[in-house]
Amino acid sequence: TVFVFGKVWVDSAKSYVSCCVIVKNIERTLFFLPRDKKLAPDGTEIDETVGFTDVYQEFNDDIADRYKIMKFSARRTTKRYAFEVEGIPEDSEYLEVKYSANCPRLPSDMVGKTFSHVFGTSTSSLERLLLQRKLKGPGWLEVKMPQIPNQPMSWCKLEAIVSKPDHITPLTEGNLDPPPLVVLSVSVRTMLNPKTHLHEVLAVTGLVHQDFRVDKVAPKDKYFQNYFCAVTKPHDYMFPYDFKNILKKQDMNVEVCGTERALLGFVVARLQKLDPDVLVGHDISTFDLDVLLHRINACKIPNWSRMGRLRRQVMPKLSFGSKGGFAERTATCGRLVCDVKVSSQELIRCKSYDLTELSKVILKSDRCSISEEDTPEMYSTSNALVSMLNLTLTDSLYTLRIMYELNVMPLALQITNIAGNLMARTLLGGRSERNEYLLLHAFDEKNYICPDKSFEKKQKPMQTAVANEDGEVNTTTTKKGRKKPAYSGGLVLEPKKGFYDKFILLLDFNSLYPSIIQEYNICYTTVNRIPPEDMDKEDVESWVELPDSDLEAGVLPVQIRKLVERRREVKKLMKGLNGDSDQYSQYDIRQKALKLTANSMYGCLGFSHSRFYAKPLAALVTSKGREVSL
DNA sequence: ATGGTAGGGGAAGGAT
DNA sequence: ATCCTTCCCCTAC
Repeated sequence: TVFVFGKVWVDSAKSYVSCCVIVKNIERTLFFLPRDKKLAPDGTEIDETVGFTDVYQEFNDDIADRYKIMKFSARRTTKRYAFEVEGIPEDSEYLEVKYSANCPRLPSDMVGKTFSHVFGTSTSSLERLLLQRKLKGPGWLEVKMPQIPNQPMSWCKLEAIVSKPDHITPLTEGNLDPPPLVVLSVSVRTMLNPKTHLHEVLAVTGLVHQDFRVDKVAPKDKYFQNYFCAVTKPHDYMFPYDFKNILKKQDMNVEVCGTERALLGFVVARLQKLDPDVLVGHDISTFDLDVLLHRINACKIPNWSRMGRLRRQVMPKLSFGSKGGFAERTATCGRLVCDVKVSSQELIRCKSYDLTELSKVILKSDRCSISEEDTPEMYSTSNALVSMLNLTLTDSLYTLRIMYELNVMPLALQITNIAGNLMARTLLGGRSERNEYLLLHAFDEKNYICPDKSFEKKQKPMQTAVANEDGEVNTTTTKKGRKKPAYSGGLVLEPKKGFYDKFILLLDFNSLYPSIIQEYNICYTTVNRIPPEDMDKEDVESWVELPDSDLEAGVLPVQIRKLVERRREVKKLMKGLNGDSDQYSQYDIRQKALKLTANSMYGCLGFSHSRFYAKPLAALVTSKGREVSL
């Protein structure tokens, strides 16, 4: 089951409301590669050829029973393969088996008497849905035969169940505008409890934009329509005696809460009422949401799952320590979390990514910050406390304006539509997953079996290992942090020292690595990545070779060409448009997204944790890069 | 869980 | 005191 969140126009309400489509019956899909010859129980080959009925029978008689798969369907199919598992033919027939995702998954390394490999065991329902229905990021969907659930599973205003994935289809025709979004900019003020060493919540502020448009230029003045501000006090403190009077006098709309629990309850109620599509904050993804969730848990706030859009009773196990864990991320499912710290790190270069520095660089505004240690002092006078709340609100405003200024949402939307991943994940940063989905879509479309996601356990280096005499333990990393290079990179020429007072000619390649991938047709499907005998597999540079020049264009070069061509088209459309118009800014963002995507393809080839890791391809690209630079 | 390598330069620390 | 290596941080592409 996959929950798809979105918005839908409701005529009676004359507005867009949140909706959730629950997609049922997304089946597991496995591909069994038949052996040439059957295997005896002792593992030796028997001189008996394998037919498809044999593979079917082994699944039916043996595997289905063992893994409690009561019902399945099977058929013969042809698939291509071009990845790192050795001994798989480029083209082959497979037995495709489909069964309910409610039944257990098979082990990924399973082999049988009649088959040598099985692919697709670890593929998630989400991935199958996105690939099968060719869903590429946010867009309008046609939902056929929606049914109303007996009991709601989400907090959305509208909810529907579809009984199979085929009932949802992305709409490609008609350029319908994206819906306006409800954006909530949140900032949280905390203090460290000296006894428990845990952060506790003292104040939360939020600014709300009710109809933020991802397809228009960012708001230049009307940044938000509504706000809230809630404050409580540390356990052993009092509010200043005239606090409420001062608030009334200054006409500030502040919810004064006696306890942290009341404050958190207020925040959850606000989320329920506003039902924001986007939560924006600074460091919100690794700090604010973590603290809120831990405190909501500690204070046993009812309806905690209002943080997100999925109804849930028990809170998942929260991780302790500094890292934001899995559970923390799922709590906001159905809403997009936009962390302007994360986005800034991707989009601009900066000395520091503090809110203070970002406000200075991006907004040319001086931010006043209050450290966590100084926060309790603010409860000594009403003026101090009021100014603390004003500064918290100002932080919310700066955060929101930074998001507008950097066009974070429109850019993330474009990138997601290009790569075909999840927008919530685009916003979290990390290029690898975007690239992974672009390639998944591309290879799936060409009838390739894609590499399975491996869930390798963390291999601790085990420094106790009996190292050789010369101590050459094959560690890939230096003691802390950075990795040793896995292959050689670009060429750097020695500068010719001296003072040049005539002319200096600057030559620049137009995206060197993407161009090389295109020109030399470097792809999984074209480059032989199995080393000749008695060659070291790791010493990639000694044996990788270019593909024959008459070979058909590979999937990777074709994808890069498409990105480059689309970018050229968009740039053409921009000519003659008014630079301030919505259309121009949209095109400009789109052209940036296409460039970013093309330029990040090479990096992911050499990224060892990537699902599409291919060191020989990366090494070949850099080696050609060195060659053309000479 | 969260693209790549090349290379300058400084701090730290060991060996001579 | 003077090398030399290693680690770390930063930047360039």
